[in-house]
Amino acid sequence: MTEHDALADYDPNAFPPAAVSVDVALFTLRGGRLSVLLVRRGVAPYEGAWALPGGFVLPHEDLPAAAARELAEETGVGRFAGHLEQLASYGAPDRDPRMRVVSVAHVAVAPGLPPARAAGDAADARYWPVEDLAVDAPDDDRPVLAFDHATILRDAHERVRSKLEYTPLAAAFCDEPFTIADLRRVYDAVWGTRLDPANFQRKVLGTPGFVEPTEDHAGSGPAGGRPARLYRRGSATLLHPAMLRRVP
Amino acid sequence: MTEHDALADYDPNAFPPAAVSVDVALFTLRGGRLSVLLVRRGVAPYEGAWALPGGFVLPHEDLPAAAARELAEETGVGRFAGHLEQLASYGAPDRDPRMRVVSVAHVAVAPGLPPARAAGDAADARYWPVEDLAVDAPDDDRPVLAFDHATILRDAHERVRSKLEYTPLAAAFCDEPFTIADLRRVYDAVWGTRLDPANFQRKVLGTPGFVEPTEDHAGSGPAGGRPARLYRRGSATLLHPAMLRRVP
DNA sequence: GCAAAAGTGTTAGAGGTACACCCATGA
DNA sequence: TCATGGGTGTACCTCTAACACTTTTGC
Repeated sequence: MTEHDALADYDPNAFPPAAVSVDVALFTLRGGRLSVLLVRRGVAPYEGAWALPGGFVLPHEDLPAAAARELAEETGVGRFAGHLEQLASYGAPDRDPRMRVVSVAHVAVAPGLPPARAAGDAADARYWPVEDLAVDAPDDDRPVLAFDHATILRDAHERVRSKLEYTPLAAAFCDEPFTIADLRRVYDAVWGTRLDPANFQRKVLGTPGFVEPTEDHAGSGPAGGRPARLYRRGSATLLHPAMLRRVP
Repeated sequence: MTEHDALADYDPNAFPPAAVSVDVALFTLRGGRLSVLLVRRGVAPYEGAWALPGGFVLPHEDLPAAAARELAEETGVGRFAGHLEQLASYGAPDRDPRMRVVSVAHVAVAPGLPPARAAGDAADARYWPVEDLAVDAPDDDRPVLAFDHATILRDAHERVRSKLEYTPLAAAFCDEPFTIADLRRVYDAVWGTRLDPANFQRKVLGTPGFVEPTEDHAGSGPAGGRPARLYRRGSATLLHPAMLRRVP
């Protein structure tokens, strides 16, 4: 039986009720740490738990449009301008205790954003450092995540980690223009590494289309130092050669 | 607003009707060519067009279970035993002319299978070489694909191409036990390459967990030749180092 | 013996790591 | 002039492509 043949004798009122939603894991760098936007639920179920921002897909709305709309609502920005891509769909029959909900999860990346503000039924909204959410985080204040959002967040985190290797995604964390060191701090934050600045510099500049140089230089930091050249995002969508992550 | 808050005041009878389906791109090697299973539609819309096998997700069914069930129905096998993974979801509002359908597409890979048989409302079912389906295929007999299945198939093809690089997916195309040359023919068919047998041999055997040797040897081919050692799939899920595809 | 396919050896080059070293700025 | 961070030079290592060559079979 093909996907749509069953529709031929389908009675809309008898169709198993399923809802389609989008959830978004929005990553950014705050204070040098990889962080993700979460909202605290104000209603049951999982009242008081933290969740990825998301919501139902409107009748005539495309999936990426729904994700961008939810993000814009949550971040208070007029239009979400960062990187947005689909991650995967989560459809375990019991993932929502009330009804069948299939969620199309997305990953978003943006440079430093204004503090999140709670909206709608959310009791609170804030950025959480992802390492404070990991299962091995020692903090007893570690938030409880609603539904299967811990799974989604883990998958989203892994997607970002691996996409830094072979795409210029790291640049989506940086406001333009940015320095090579800004870019390196993204890799260090996401991978938990301390990449060699010298080799990193050569690798980035030796990868065509990763960054485009400008004529400007950044001011040197509070402790002095040579001013760094400023760059913009390049046109490449894939990195050749890749920024290989060390296998420990 | 979070994903589920809208449910608090949700009236099931008023909810925008959306259906969730699964579609599966099942790849296999037939006659040395990468091929995909398609079924010909026997009912409107797109009657007579070819489509990926698929169908609606049942009320208490997980997404991978739905995909495996559809595959088993289409291939006539009791239980689908090959590789199966989620690809992405496709939810453009107008992708189905009758109602809102969000399809969770999957990619499947299996060794040589029995000829497909039409079932349910399908008028026909067969394996198509993927190069005969490409947009630049010169053949006027190139089948018309229903819905957005040409897009799904293109994405699925690209997924398989890239997963050969860093996972042992190629072994899922081979009946066990298999030779290194069998594995190489998978790469050549999927990538359209002519990999060097000598270097390929070393790379596969030098990648821990890709294949496990057996004590047996295959009979030599019709034109003679030294009998090749036989192998089984290894335990690795990721290849280190990867089988790098040449960038032309 | 000859063709064919499996499998090994060898060399040259590309790309990565580590680390020494120079450059430009603030205090 | 010292500390700091940006940026370059260089030696060494690993991995790979290319291809010559050996091994083992069928005819």
